Amino acid sequence: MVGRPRDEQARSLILRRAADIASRNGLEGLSIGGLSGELGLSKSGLFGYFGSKEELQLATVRAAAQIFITEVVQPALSVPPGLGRVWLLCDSWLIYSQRRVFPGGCFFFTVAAEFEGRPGRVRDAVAAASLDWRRLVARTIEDARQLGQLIEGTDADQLAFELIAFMEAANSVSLLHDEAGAYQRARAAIQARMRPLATGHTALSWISS
Amino acid sequence: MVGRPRDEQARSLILRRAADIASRNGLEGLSIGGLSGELGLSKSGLFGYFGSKEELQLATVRAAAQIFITEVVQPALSVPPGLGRVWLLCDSWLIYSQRRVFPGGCFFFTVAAEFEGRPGRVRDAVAAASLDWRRLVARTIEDARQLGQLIEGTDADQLAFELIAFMEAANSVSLLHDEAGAYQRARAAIQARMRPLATGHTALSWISS
DNA sequence: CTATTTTCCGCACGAACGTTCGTGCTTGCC
DNA sequence: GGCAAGCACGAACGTTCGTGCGGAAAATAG
Repeated sequence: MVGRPRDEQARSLILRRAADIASRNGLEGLSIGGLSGELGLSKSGLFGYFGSKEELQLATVRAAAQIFITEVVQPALSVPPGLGRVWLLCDSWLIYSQRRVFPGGCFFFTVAAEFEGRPGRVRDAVAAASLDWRRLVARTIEDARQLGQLIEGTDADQLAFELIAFMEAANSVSLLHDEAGAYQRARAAIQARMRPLATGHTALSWISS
Repeated sequence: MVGRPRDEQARSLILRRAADIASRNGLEGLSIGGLSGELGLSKSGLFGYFGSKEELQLATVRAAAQIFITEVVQPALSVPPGLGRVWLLCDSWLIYSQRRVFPGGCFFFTVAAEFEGRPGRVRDAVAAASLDWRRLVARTIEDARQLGQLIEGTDADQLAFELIAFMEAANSVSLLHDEAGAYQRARAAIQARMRPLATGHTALSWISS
């Protein structure tokens, strides 16, 4: 009845490598022949895992999202809601970018810039992931506000927009001019932006080392 | 001695269209066959203008830089140095992005993200253009400071980093989620960032309509 | 006018692309 | 042990990529 099962471990390895390549060359620059060559398996063998290039691209986006969650989101969830979590979310992102978890910097920054101009399912997946991230940051800020750790008038969406802007700028500058100081710039910008919004009794405690 | 002259007007038209395509699909997504087809001339005819794809890419970057200067830099130079010029520089950039002077948003944002991961002459050209822009913004801020319109401790490079971060984030968000409000977000962020730095007698005058 | 020079086109090349096909080989079921 | 299911492979498909070549059209020089 049933023949050989698909090697799920190999599939993970393929997608990990695919995400690495895409973070450098984009999801269009990712080629089935090149990827299979690097991994030492046949072109059609790898192709069989996905059935089409578009499906490979979509699977790569999902795999990268998983890594992103592990690397950025989960560390931040290890501390209680509030300003501390907001800061840790930003700092985890900067560390994730700076450590080059993907060799081309943040995977989603690269592919978002690549697909923002065209239509299609891949673009939709990337846009959805990006929106999830923006909402998570905004929600985390809003939680801190409702806990009384941010002054009342704080606009969570606006603040999220600005913090993400700093992070992505650091990613971009550090890659393009390999200027590691960009990450310190971003950290300074984030702290300077948040400091005047913090209510008195939390003013000194939310920043970790 | 001399035969038929190269049609310089055609060359400009080619590069204008090339920049449009590259702003959407990147400089690698730009293909000689596709470009020549759209313009109604032969592949080898277009090829003859540049001699190689890399040269076409470099020429496209130069042409896009010229458009960027006309569209963003020159409007800002029409007002005297100071905070007014800093603001106009930012606002011109946002208008340039928002008006879709290039259909894929800011040309340099797209190609910078595309090439930040790899080596080569095109990457160097893009990085140089990006650096020129960052230096121009920082320099314009520094001029305002030396004119006494910004408080003494202002770090021009840091401020330039932050303002550019806001602009690029607006470009990216508006394209990916076609959310036009991103530009208002950026304007609000820029003004909020600069307001506390302005010295008293210039506090109300630097923002135009 | 002819002669010369350079552009521009049609055509073809080799390489790489995504994709399909047919063939063994590995696996689980009877 | 034999059978059938299905994965991985090599080879080839048609298309598109960037790039070279030869000849026709065109514009200047004499």
